[in-house]
Amino acid sequence: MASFDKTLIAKLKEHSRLSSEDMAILRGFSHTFRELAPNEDFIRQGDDPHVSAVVMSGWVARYHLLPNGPRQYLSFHMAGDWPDAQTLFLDRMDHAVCAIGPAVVACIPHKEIIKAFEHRPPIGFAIWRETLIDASIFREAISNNSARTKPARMAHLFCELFYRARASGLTPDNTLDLPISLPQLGEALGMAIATVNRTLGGLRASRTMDFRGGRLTVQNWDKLCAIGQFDPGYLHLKRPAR
Amino acid sequence: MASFDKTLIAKLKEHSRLSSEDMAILRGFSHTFRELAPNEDFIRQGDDPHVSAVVMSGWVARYHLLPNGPRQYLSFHMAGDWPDAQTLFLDRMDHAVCAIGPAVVACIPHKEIIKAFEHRPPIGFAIWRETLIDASIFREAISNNSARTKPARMAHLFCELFYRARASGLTPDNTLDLPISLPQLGEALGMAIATVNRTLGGLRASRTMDFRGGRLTVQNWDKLCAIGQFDPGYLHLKRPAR
DNA sequence: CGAGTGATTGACTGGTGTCAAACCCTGTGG
DNA sequence: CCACAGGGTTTGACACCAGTCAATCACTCG
Repeated sequence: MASFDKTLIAKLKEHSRLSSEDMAILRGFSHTFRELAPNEDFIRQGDDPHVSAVVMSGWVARYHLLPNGPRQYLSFHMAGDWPDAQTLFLDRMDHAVCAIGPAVVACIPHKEIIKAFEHRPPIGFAIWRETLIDASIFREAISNNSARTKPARMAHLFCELFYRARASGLTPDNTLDLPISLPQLGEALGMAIATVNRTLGGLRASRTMDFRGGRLTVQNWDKLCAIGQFDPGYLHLKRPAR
Repeated sequence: MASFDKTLIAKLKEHSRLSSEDMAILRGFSHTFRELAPNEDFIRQGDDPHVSAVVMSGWVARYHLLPNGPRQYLSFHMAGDWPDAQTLFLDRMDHAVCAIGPAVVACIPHKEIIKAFEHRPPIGFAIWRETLIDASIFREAISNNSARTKPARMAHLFCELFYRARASGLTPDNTLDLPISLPQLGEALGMAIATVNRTLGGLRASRTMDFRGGRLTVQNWDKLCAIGQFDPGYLHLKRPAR
């Protein structure tokens, strides 16, 4: 089982400075692991969790459950991400979190995190910053799904996920395992399945990327970024990937 | 000039508990006022601000500047809101903030806020919570602009703004001054101006609300919420409005 | 009085959602 | 061991929403 060093701590260090004492505290967080089956919900809308989960392996996604039944996927999270640091200070979950493919998360009690925060403010600042970057990613998603053409929208999402994975050292080459189905892609990007598939075909034809069988292959990064109008500034990472 | 008591502090108390000592510290924040002309930018994309602004009167909006020239409005903020608490721990602004109509903001130095935070963690938690609620509003905007029909989308935005204003005690009756132009509405909701106008006409015809000349009038709140699928849970307010 | 911006409406067209069918693959149970 | 069900993928046909373009009017400001 991966340790916090290679996930949580590595992730926080992408944007924040941590003293060795801070890292020792983070490393010492008590936690329990939880294995998730594909599509298994980890937190539901309306829950009031008292633990916070860090992704250890696999992918996890946030989503809104819409009144008519379908979902709106809001963001995707990989090893090291802390998708529900958001829940630290919010009582009722306004969204749900589920696994995309098989995943493992580590659950840390809220109390412990807040205690660490009071003892060592820089830890709080780092986690706070993590939640602010999440917010920035949400903002980008608003623009992506509202203002960009369908091909740009899709290209941008793949750019973001690949870039973030790359920055976290999760992929050494130009591929990325991403067990997202086409219906899920549609529910993330606000487009019908038919359109998802046709747009995907268009990107394939442009020879910039390929996505099939849950695996993304980037063939021409620069051109893909141009199509998706991708500028990684909004990810606020200290050391850019690549 | 309005004081922090009726804006910042009242707003934080909508979702967080503050001791009298906390409030005294907040009240004592040094600050300078800045008056903004309609459409005047307060912060630009790429800036690295060392002060944080609280809205004292009027409206302020966040937006992304898109490569082709147009904007994507991300959120709207009224008196008491703290739109760039987001900037406390992020170096480069990934979005801009401008005034919608004439507005007044109070600028507080970052250093002072962080010092207060180290001295009294509950103040930090309250402000952190404020930024988390912002994030929740962003999430809702993703769903709104991605998954809802055009009429629902527009109704939802008006529901949110009216509800938030109401919760802040900014309007005693069923009207709200909201100097947003139709082009701006379009750039917020991801729809063309022509569609904005036609959709607005449809809502008028439903006799649930009217919006003209920068003034919103709510005629049938329940029906408007139904059209917009509006559920205020995501605003995480302790005492609901109405 | 002109320039600029916003509001409003009409006409046209293309993108995209909806519907439908077929195919592939996997897991399950008779 | 095979039949079947279910989900994902792919493709086609079709209709309609909504974006684009254009024209007009109202209003404000210099």
